Order: sequence, then structure tokens, then C-alpha cells
Amino acid sequence: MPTIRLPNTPSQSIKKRLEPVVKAAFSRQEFHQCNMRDIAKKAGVGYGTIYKYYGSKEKILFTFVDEWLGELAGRIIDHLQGLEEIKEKLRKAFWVQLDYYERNPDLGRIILMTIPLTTWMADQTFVQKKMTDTFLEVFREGQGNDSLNPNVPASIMLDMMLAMVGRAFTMWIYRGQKQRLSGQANLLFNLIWKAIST
Amino acid sequence: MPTIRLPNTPSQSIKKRLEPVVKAAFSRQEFHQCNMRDIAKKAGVGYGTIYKYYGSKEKILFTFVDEWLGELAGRIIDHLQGLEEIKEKLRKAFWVQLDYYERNPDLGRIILMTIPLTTWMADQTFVQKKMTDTFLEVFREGQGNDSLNPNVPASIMLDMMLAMVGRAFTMWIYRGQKQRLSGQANLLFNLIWKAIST
Amino acid sequence: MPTIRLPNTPSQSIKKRLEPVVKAAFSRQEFHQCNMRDIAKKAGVGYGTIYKYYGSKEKILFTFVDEWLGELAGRIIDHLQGLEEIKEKLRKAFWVQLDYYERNPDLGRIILMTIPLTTWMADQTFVQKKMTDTFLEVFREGQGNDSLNPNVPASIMLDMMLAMVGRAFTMWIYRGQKQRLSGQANLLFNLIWKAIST
Amino acid sequence: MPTIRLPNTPSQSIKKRLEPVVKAAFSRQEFHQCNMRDIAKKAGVGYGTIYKYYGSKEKILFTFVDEWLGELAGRIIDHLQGLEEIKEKLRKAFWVQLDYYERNPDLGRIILMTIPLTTWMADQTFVQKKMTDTFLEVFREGQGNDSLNPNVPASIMLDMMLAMVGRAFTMWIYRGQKQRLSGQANLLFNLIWKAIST
DNA sequence: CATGAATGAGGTTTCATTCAT
DNA sequence: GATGAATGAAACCTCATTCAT
Repeated sequence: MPTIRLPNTPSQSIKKRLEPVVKAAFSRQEFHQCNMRDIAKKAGVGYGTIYKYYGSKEKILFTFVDEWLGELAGRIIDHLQGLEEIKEKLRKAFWVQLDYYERNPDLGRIILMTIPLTTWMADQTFVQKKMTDTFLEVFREGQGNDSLNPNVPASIMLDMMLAMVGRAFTMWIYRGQKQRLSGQANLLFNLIWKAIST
Repeated sequence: MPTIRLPNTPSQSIKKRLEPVVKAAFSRQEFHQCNMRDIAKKAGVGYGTIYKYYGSKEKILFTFVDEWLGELAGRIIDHLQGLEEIKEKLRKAFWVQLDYYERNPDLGRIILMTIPLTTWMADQTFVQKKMTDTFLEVFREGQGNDSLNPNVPASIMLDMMLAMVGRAFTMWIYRGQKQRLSGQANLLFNLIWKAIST
Repeated sequence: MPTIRLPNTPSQSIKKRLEPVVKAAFSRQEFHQCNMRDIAKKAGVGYGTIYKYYGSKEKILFTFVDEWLGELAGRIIDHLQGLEEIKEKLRKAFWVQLDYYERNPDLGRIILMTIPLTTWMADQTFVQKKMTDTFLEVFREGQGNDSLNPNVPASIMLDMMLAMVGRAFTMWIYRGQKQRLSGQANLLFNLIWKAIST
Repeated sequence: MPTIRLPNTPSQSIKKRLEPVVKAAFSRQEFHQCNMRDIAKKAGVGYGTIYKYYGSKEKILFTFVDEWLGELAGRIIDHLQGLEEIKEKLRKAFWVQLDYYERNPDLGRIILMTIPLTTWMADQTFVQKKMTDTFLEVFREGQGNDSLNPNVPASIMLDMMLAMVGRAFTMWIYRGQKQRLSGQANLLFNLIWKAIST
């Protein structure tokens, strides 16, 4: 069964060649210091081809980021299966993120450190509906069964979780990745839990 | 009494003309969409003059960011005067930040949204010793008098505060600045306090 | 049959668009008053393209000068065909130069007046081997058959011819191009001939 | 008796400090590669002062060139004293020039090689009335007493002399100044004499 | 009067993006 | 469809020249 491809959608082959190059490039340098010439050359894809499918430097990055975050969301959903307790669900969700970024520091650098938020927020990929919805659902469930503070908007709980993931990763990088990032998961999560639980 | 000026340091007059233009430019657009010729022209400062004193586009931005953050740190320290309770000190410090960014959203955009962390972390101004030290001192004081959890490193408490400030501002912008940012100060601070207090 | 092009060599199309613009620009103004941005715009050639192929303002000028002088050399050689007498050969060669510059005063201005000798002598195109060799051969032939003074080095005869061409052109321009430059050919050549013949 | 100074005329002190610096600078490099900063700094004269008295980079050079050529003219006139024969007068005048440039190669480089003729010709200092008149007078004297060809305009005789001086100097530099420039005086002058004498 | 900080035009370089093949 | 040569905007850098002190 041949893969169905939307018009103006890159072939699997092109994506496969581009992804590692994009990941390496944007994780190592500033957004505006990564140049398309190197990316095109290293990926073995012509300029025109890239621009045809992605449209701009920004778009190529955001498109891959969207995929990577989709993968992370899937992983979180996967890990939540079979857990009953809200606290354990959230702890797991928090841990999965730290673990994912620890094992994919390139992605972490790109998503949490090199993308200028102003640009990204203007792009539709910023929303990350899948991940957002997953979290909000759990928060609301927790508020429904009285384990989470009903006076705190779920969106703020989400903000706190994501903010802590981002900050934890960033400082882990800044301080030289000496210890395991996921090793901080429990300490940090317990703080968050105290903040948002009843 | 003429102002003393270090060699290769811009005069007050130049700084004064440049500051509002730099602030406006970098808060409205992506870093690489701001162009130096326009900035020079709008500020009424010679092109060569800017490069003589600041050396690069990045440097001019970071130099001002450093000043702005220094001002914020000064403001925090100022507001802590006369407060006795750790909780009130931290609440005030948190509020001052939200209030400052609310009244200077341009600065907030630049500091928290347009400068990619990777670039900024490479710059020495990232450390912000004055602000960092102020906070750490309060945290340690709180741990000393048993009002703050002694098992949580002060650095992590700092991370949590700053992460929440950043996220709160970012989402405030994203959601259209409909309500007052400082209006969220108490709600958010109370969460943080629950997390870190004994 | 596609034209063969060396790597990093401009296409014929680019050269063709650039040549008249370069000729006009450098003949009308001082070297440092010609600006590359205007040249690129007037020629309809991208700014980056020029720098890719020519490397610098000096280089683009010298590259064309070299071609123009090559053309002049070719023309001289062409006109010598079929002439037997040394005197007639030299007279013709002298006349061809005055005639060429008279009909291409722009080239004359550039080659003989705007390029400072110091710069040009440092460039390899200064040698003009083709033209030099052509002349030296005729001089030596003349010395061999006793029509030219054997005690005068051929290089000095060459110097005299070229010096007179340059001076004649320069003063023709200075005095306002009132009469035909080639009209002076016989008068001037007869002087030279008296000087160098036996 | 204090020196009388015209308004907007540099003081002797300023001229004295500038002259050697200007000479060294313009003889070593291209006109547009000599920069005013170095000249001002090395001469110990402020920018403003230079511009007040000379007006532009071109003017400062041409002003000194005019003086130097005036000195050369004076020297020629001086050497002509007591000579009777036209041939000896011209031979001497030719020799004085080669000798002068040989002993002041910096001046030679500037006057004969680095000044772009186009600019210089637009400047009034180009005319060099004193030197021109001296030569023309001798040529006319020679034509009057039948030693010089009356059918050759004196201006053309002048052109030939000056052209040969220029070319001889230029090639002497180009070929590495191996032998004495004035050593060529007789050989070259004899050619010129053959050309213009009856 | 003299000075040098400031100005701004333009050379050079580096890309993101377009377009002819 | 795919390609990379060409484009042009803008950073960076170096002056000649002006002007406030």
C-alpha cells in the first residue's frame, strides 16, 4: 500500500534526510546562525525542494518541533495508561518529560531554548493541542475528585508544570548536565504537588 | 561637573537616544528583523557610533537588557525594605516583577520572549548576580528561621519563582493582555508559597 | 552546445550586463566615487553575484581592463597583417591605439587616467604580455634589418611609444577633444620614428 | 619680522609637521588607502585643523604636490643659468628631473604614479605654469634659432619630454630601481633630441 | 584657534529566498 | 519534481568629513 501523500507535502525520504540535520543544526546554534545552505547541503536536498515544502526557515523548524512534541505527547499518554491516582498520573507525566528531554537534549535545546517565543507563538504549531488537552483533562479530573485545588484554574496548573520542566532543563544544561535530569523529577514534582493539591 | 566616562563607553546622550528605539524595535520584531540602519536613523545616532561603542547587534541589545534587569533588581531590593516576614518579602518580590513587566511589556517581550535562551546564556549578563543574590539571601533566611522548607535547595526555589514569572508574562501576552498581569500575583504566589514553605 | 564555464567564472550574460555599466561608471568618476550598489543595480546583476565572481571593486575593474587591452592588442596584431615595412608597421600600431582610444574614450580615461599606476602595477594584468610581445618583436625585427637603432634597447622604444600614446590621449581629453586624436598620429609618429630609426 | 600669513593659510609649524607625513603616506599607498586618521595622528594635527586649511583629502595632497613641483621648477631654472646651447639646456632640464625624482622617489611615486590624473586635471594645480612656461620658452627659443623643428608645436615637444620622464621613472620603480635613474638621462635625451631637432 | 567625537556613505560579506532550467 | 545559480537585504567595518566644545 503506497503511502498517501498530501499535495505539497514532503516525501518520507526528504523528511528522513532533513530531520537529523535540522535537529543537529538548531540545537547547536542560534536560530539565526543556522544557515540554510549547510542544512540543504548536509541533508542532500536542494534549496528549492525545501522551500517548496516548508516555505521558510522558520516553518521547517516549527514543523519538526510540532512532530517532536507530538511524539512526546503520545509518550505521555502512553505512560498514563493504567494509572489511577491523579498524583501518580501527574508525577509520571512530569517525569516522562524530564526523561524525554534528558535522552534527547537536542530536542530540549531547540524546543526550550533556541526557539524565540515571539515567532513561535505566532505560529499555529505553538498550541500543542494534544499535549495541552491531555494535561487539562487530568487536572480537571483531579479537581473533580477533590485531590486538586478547585480554586486554581487548570490552565495555571499547566503553566506551572510546563514552566518547571522548561526551567529544570535549561538550568540542567546551563550547569553542565552533571547529574541526571530525571533524578530531579521527584523533588520538583513534590513541590508542584504541594502547590496545586488540596 | 562633567560626567566621568570610561573609554569606549557611549555618552549619556547617546544612550538616552538609543534606549527607547532599541526597546521599541526588539520588542516589536524578531531579533533578525530589526535592522541596525533603521535603529541608528530613528535614534539619531550615527551608524558608526553604534558599532564603535557596542560592537554588534547582539551586544547593543544585551547591554540594554542588562541595565533594565539591573533596574528591576534595584526596584525589588527597594521594595523589600522594612518588610519583616519572609512570606511578605517573597510575595512583594514576586509582585514587583509582574508589576514591572506589566508596566513595561516591551521589556518583558524582549527579556522573556525574543531573546533565545541559548544566546542569552552565553552572555555574561545572563547571570544577573544582583537579583539572584537578593533572592537567595531571602530564601536562606527563610530556611534559617524555619519558614521555608530546608530540604529544598534555594536555587530550586529561585528557579520556581523565575519560571512562574516568565510563564505568567508569556501567557499574558499570548492571551491578549486582557486582565492585569499583577492581578495574578497573589494567586500565583500562594501556589509557590505552598510549594516551598514548611 | 552549452558554453563551457570555469568554476567561479561569471556567465557571459552577467559579463555582458556588467561591462557597459562598469565602463560608464569608472570613466566618468574617480575610482572611489563609483559605488558598487549603483553598479549592481544599473547592470541588473545581484550584489552578491558580483562579489562572488569578482571579489572586490578593484578586481572587477581590472578584469574588464584586461579584456579591453586584450582586445586592443588583438586589433593591433590584426592591422599589422600584410605590412612589410617596419616603419609602416609601427606607424600603424601607433595609429591603431590613438584610433581605438578616440573611438572608446571611456576606455582611455579608465586605462590611462583613472587607474593610478601604483595600483595597477601591483596587478598581474598590468604586464599585458600579448601587446608587449607584439611590439618587442617588431622592434627587434627592425633592429635586425638595420632600420631601427640597434643601440637603443627595444624596451625603451616600447616605453616611448606607450608614453606618447598615454600623453597624447590625456592632453586630448584635457584640451577638450576639439580635434581628432588620430589626426595627431602622423605628426607624433614621425617624431618617434626620428628618435628610434637609424 | 614675523611671517605674514594669509587668512586660512596653515602656519609654518603645521605645514612642517604635515609634509613628511603626507609624503610618506601617499608614496607608500594608493590614494584611497591613505587614511586621514593616520595622517592627522602621525602629524600631530587635529582633523579640524587640517580641514580648515586644506578642505579635503585631495586638496591637501595637491597643495603639497604643487609645492614640490614648484621646487623642481625652481631647480630646473636654476640649472639652466649660464647655459647657452639649446641642446644643453634641454639635456640639463631633462637630467634635473630624473635626478630629482631619483633622489626623491617618494615624490616621484606620488606625482607620477599615485595621483589619479582625472582628479588632478580638475584641480588648478595641474597646470604647473612655472615649469610649463620655462620649457615652452626654451623650445620656442630653439625654434627661433633653427635648432628645433619649427613644424612641431612646442606643446608637443613638452609632452614628449614629460611623458618620457614619467615613463622612465615608472619603469625604474617597476623594475626594482636596480640602476641609477639619472644614468638613463643621456640615452633617453638623445632620442628626444633626434625627434625634435632639425 | 584647535580638537576629536560623531556622522553617514559605501565596501565587503553572509544569508534567506526566488526562479530559470 | 528537483536543483543551485542568482538576487538583494542587511550586518559589519572603514573612512572622509563635520561640528560642538
